[in-house]
Amino acid sequence: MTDKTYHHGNLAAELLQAAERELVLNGIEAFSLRAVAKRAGVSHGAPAYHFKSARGLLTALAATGYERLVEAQEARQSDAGSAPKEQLIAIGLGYLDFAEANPDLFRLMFSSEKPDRGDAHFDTAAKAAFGKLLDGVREVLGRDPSAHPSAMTQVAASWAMVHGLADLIISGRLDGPLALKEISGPDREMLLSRILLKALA
Amino acid sequence: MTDKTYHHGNLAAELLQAAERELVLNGIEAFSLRAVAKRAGVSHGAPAYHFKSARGLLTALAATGYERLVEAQEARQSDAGSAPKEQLIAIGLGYLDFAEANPDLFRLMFSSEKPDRGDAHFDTAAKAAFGKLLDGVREVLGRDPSAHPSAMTQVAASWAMVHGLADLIISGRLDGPLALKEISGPDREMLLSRILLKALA
DNA sequence: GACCCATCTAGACGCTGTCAAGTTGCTTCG
DNA sequence: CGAAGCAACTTGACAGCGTCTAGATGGGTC
Repeated sequence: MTDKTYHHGNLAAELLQAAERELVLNGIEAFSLRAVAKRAGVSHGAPAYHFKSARGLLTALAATGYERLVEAQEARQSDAGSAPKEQLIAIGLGYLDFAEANPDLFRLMFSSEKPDRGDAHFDTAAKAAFGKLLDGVREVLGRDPSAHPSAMTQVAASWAMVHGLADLIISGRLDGPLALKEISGPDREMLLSRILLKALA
Repeated sequence: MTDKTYHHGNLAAELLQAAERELVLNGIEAFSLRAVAKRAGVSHGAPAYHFKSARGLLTALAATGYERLVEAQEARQSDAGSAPKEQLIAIGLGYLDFAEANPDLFRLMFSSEKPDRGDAHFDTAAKAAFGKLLDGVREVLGRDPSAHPSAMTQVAASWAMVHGLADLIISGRLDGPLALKEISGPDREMLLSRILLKALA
């Protein structure tokens, strides 16, 4: 891959890939645009041509994150039963899967001010991810949250629970209380599902 | 105040104050140690003497954050009824109060890798804040979460809910769905309490 | 075969955090 | 009472950062 046509190439895609690798290695706070350029084998000024600034690159990266978040959720959904509540739990577990697999990207998407939330790509991708949760709650309640405030309150509660759980897990704050690192497989799934269920009901 | 004894002074405290002001004005990602020094009226190298690095200063600031978090919770508790469940809700609402009043500090404390979590002051302050939640759940369940895994699961669920709600609120992500900015006073309190109650039960 | 323009390079700018060395002036002790 | 010592701060240097501007490069098109 990376068949260097020397001058032209798919540099934009390679830069995104390099940026994510840097994010994983150095964390979001030590992220450096010049390090990304070096990793991609181009000059330090090259990224500015495709993404106009560091902010632009991180915005694009975050946008792809939302798309992959939805993919993680759909993977869980296809493994789950068809009952609405099972599907909603699957959406929540997919959210957790994504956060645990990509903690820094997750932070970039949700807890950073570096991405430009006004960016069109970012916005549509983020809205699509939110829509996934909306659909899940609608199927459970049998009402469209967009039209029923009480159902929307349920969406907020579900989101808060799954999001808070994800954030606490990736920051290691439940390692002590729950010893979450020492359990795995079905036990772990059961524990997380049980917590999620308290709010997704 | 700031009675400059010219040479000696309470620079450490003033730097913390200046740092928080900078945090509020510029956000955590544009935080600059030199700007803090300038705001405090000292040279750019001065902070290093009291806090050995930028990380050290932010760690100290975050530690005071946890202490103020507990104060916000206790303020809510003294305004609430004495029933265990009311007290637990108050602890949650205090958590939200603090996050909304100090969003950047909240982010620094919970969603940043800049503070050194191994620092003694930070650790004890953070543990004290966690203890507040622990106490609240113990009173509701009548069992010590430290000794009963199922009660600790309840602590995790409560924390996840209130933390996730706080994070979504300060990032403005519930503004659209809940129109949270357009309601206030008792209506708002009721709505938030109702969401919290789904998990603190 | 020459031009054009998307793509990338190279250098300069002011900013950043950190470090080492020097200065200041209170305090304490001979 | 004066000198010495030391905590508290200043100053300057350094490498690395993001961004901007000007220039080089070379494939595609007429």
